Amino acid sequence: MESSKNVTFEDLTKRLDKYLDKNPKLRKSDRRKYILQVIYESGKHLTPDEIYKEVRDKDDEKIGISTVYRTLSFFEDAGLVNVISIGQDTKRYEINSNTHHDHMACLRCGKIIEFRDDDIEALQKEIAKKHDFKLLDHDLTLYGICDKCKEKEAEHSS
Amino acid sequence: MESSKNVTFEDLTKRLDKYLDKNPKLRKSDRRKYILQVIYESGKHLTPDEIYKEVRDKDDEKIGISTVYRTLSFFEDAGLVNVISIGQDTKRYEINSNTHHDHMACLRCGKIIEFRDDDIEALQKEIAKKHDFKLLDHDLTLYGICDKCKEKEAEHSS
DNA sequence: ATTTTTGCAAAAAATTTGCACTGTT
DNA sequence: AACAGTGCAAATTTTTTGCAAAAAT
Repeated sequence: MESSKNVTFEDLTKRLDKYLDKNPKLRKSDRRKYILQVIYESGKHLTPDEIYKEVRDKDDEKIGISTVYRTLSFFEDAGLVNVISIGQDTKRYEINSNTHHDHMACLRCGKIIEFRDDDIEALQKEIAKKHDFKLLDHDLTLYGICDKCKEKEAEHSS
Repeated sequence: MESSKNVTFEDLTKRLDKYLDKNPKLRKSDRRKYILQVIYESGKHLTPDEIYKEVRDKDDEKIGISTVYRTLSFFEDAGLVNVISIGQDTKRYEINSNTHHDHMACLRCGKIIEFRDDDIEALQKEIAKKHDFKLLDHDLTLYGICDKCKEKEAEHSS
């Protein structure tokens, strides 16, 4: 339930269509649909390589890794996905649900928990204002140890 | 004045020495001193490649790019530097001054402005607590357009 | 029919590794 | 002398690009 499907796939498709309407040269393709679906259905934050393997294996579709990269930047331009870089890890992509959230990353098990806090958002706006900086976006990740892993560590140190 | 030398090089050297004392197998080498100095004196956020070229060109020292990578992870372990990944850019390294700060990145000119806000820090702790998450670290980057670039854009649209 | 999108292979970047040699302890 | 640290070249991994074929308009 924390798996963050705060958009339906139909919504996403609509957003994609709208973007394509605004950019008549761009086309809707199967690959683009598949890739969007894979990211959507995983409900997680995937690396380009993970997405590639998912598409290649799941449906027995032919696909090239370059298509994944190209499609991901396409989706970024379209505002359908967000990039996140958690620590030293490779870049990962998630569905941009337009309901902004930040991340909490467990350094033990790698779990990524999403959260949102309006007070923090408000403070950021204030800070930007103070610096005369036009705030367009932001990225906040908390690093630490999640409840489960904390428990485990407590057990072992008994 | 925003160029963030909130540590002296002597402090850094002391911290390095302390770390080496605690880890008797590790050694202090010229390369490590040079690299630390380069990052320190730049006062900026450098990529491994930038650091490599700096060391190679400035002093006419021989150095391999692999040494830079190895030294950077060494420094990370020692807590002397921090990694930051701004948007799509490659990873960059900065001196860990222990005076924590967050970043504001201008999407036009690439300038990185540092700031710090205790209220935000406090809120993060609260959130972590709410999720029963042991907060160890965090990363906050604001993306937008800096004052200078804003001015420029205003001029052009007259 | 035209032009975008794709897969493939090859290229370019970014990072890591093996190994003989150098430098530190 | 022992062994950690280094440069170099080669290997991996990650990302980008050129191009002919396939798919979408």
